[in-house]
Amino acid sequence: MPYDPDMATQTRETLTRDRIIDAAVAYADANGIESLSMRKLGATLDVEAMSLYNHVANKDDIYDGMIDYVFASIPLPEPDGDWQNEIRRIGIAGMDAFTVHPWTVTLLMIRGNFGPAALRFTDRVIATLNDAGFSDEDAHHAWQMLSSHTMGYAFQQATNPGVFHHSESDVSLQLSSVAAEFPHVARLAPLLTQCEYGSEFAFGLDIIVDGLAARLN
Amino acid sequence: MPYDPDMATQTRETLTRDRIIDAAVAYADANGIESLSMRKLGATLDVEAMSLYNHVANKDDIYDGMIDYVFASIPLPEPDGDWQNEIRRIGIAGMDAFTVHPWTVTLLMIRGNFGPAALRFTDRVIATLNDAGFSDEDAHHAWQMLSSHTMGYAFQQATNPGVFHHSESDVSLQLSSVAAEFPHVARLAPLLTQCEYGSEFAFGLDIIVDGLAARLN
DNA sequence: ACGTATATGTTTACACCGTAAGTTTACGGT
DNA sequence: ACCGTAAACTTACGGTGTAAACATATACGT
Repeated sequence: MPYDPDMATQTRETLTRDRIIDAAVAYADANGIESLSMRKLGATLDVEAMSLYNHVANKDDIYDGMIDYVFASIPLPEPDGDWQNEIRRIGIAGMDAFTVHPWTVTLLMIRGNFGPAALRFTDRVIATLNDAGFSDEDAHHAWQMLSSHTMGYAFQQATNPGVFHHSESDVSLQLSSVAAEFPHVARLAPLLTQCEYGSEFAFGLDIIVDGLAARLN
Repeated sequence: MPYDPDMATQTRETLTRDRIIDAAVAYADANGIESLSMRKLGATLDVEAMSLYNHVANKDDIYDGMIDYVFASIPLPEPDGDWQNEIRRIGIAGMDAFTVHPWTVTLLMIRGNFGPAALRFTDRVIATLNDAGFSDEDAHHAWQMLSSHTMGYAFQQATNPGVFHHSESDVSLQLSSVAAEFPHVARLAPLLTQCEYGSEFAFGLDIIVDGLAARLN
């Protein structure tokens, strides 16, 4: 109880901001971001909550680190001269990262997204658009559109799985009342709940890239 | 202190789920959703926190009510036979509502969005798409795209204002280091931070509607 | 070799949160 | 007059982020 020296720096390796953020990512992947607390995160590292503050400013700092962890994990394709292809591949790579770590969108809502890896990612996209011939203003429009589409899809992906499973028992009851009053929603319900987000996202991405290309001239 | 009968049901009107949700909306509009607590919400109604539970299941129930409040506030246009116009007007009306109540996106992330008013809104959009000739599957794709774009824009609108104002003091320092390492982001920073979301959103909406129309044949 | 500063952990404490449980008051119907 | 019920209040519990004080173990200047 008083303090066990064997437990200190010999047997277990010392804490690090990176180790903390890795553990936070793993915890959020497994248990959801809303369940993450300093005490629980400390427990996964065999450490008290307050020890984390030696390496991290506060919980928001952990959030920022987690966001940048995700952006750093997005592979950027080699430039190949075809900007439409590049934009599509970057978009899909980003979407993949958001799919692996669904809590990212929630964090972005709370914290914004301008850590170094996020800036690097953004810079790459805007550079590609500029090289393609977009003016600064048009590149800005395109960026907003692409990120909206990506965030929106990730947003729905993170949200939708539970839509019709809130209570899990009155699903059929809820569905039948829906069917009576909102027939179109009811008819599309199977599609809305159990769809393949990968192809959906790519479908929309194609439309956007085509539309942007048409306005390039 | 013990209990003032004059304060009971005579002078002040009795609590109601609707009154609670109205107050919650007003509070979130004024102070932000993250600051809303049962105790503070009770205080704005001159009531203790626990009294709210006589009319509301729990805090999530209040969240659900707030979400549906926003969807109910979206005016739906009269059908005029031009589905592209209708979709654009519905999209802009939805975006307007999200702009007035920026916390809506945050709540949708936590709670999903299938209260009665949200279902009515969704049903209207899908009906319009069906009448325009879209198959169920294509209508579903179009719905996903439109809602992604709308949610994504609302998301960024709710997020962005604070991007470069996190510490407010080292903005210039942050910007200069950004300029060195991420020149494209730095060049577009003014556009990214102080843009007109209304026209941006409509710009993207046009591209999407055009792209959907092109695939209708 | 010996203080001493620094780094890194622990412990305690505080204000706040959502809400379960129990209590008090006032109103409407008998 | 009484009594059930609705709707308020009070208290209490376990959880949260984190400030402050404390303990120990390592690194370094002498």
